[in-house]
Amino acid sequence: MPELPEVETIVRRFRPLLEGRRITGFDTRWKKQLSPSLAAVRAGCVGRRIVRLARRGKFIVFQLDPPGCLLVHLRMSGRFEWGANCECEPGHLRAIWTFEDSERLLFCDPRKFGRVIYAPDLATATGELGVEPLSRAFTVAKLAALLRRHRRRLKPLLLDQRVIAGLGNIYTDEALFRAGLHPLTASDTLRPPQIAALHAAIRAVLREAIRYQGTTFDHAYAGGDMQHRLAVYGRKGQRCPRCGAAIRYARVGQRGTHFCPRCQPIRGRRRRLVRRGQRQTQAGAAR
DNA sequence: TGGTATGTTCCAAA
DNA sequence: TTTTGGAACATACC
Repeated sequence: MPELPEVETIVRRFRPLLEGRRITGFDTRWKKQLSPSLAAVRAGCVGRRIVRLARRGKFIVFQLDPPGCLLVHLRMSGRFEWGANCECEPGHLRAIWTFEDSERLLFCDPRKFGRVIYAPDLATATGELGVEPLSRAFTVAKLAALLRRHRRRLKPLLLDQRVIAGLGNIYTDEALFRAGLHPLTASDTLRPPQIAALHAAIRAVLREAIRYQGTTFDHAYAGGDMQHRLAVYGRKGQRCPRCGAAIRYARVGQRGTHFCPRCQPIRGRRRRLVRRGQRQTQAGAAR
């Protein structure tokens, strides 16, 4: 469910509750979510104090003392709750942390896609992750280099967490709309003004979404207001707020993709990539 | 019943 | 080697 802005909002909400607290117990109802093992997670967090709650990409990061690192990924349906009882179905409760003052942190996750990971340090756990899009390291030049390094369609490239960490399906569609770029555009064909526009669009949409505390969808994530400010995501068939054309919906890399056919025209080498994609789809259907 | 879903990872094919 | 599609993970909702 959550992308960078939602995870950032959750981290800010839980930071005052968690920082400084010492973990006295950890229990799970779903061992498969734990990495590398229940024993490792329990040994890694019980008895340690949370010195800092942070975010890296879509991971919630508990920095511990004595030094260690606990990472939680909410994936599609995970959420945190604070207190004795969870608001979710009791059967959806997957993990419980208890603290020295008997307070509890609950991890609810109906679809069981979420993950709880222990690692000795952050670098070990997140070494594969790409650049933080709101960090100083994410410059126009950096984005230009990332786009040139591959010859991929923009949408799957932006969703790849090894390239940029934190973008998901909603904000990728919104950033491409703001930049006026078609999702199928080949990444190595963008010209400098388009790269600058994409860079600005990514940062602007993420900052705005954080300001509005993310996008409320269903039970998975509540409290955000960004859903009222989305231009294309989830608006198939509705009018583009910029030009009035009907918003289109297509599958790109197995993900539902929303775009304005007039504001996001196809240019460059996309034709070749589109044809290649169609051939592969036909081959898959024949199999 | 079937299609879809804010995410990631594996495999096979091109 | 790089890129892509499909399936898988497991559940809820329309």
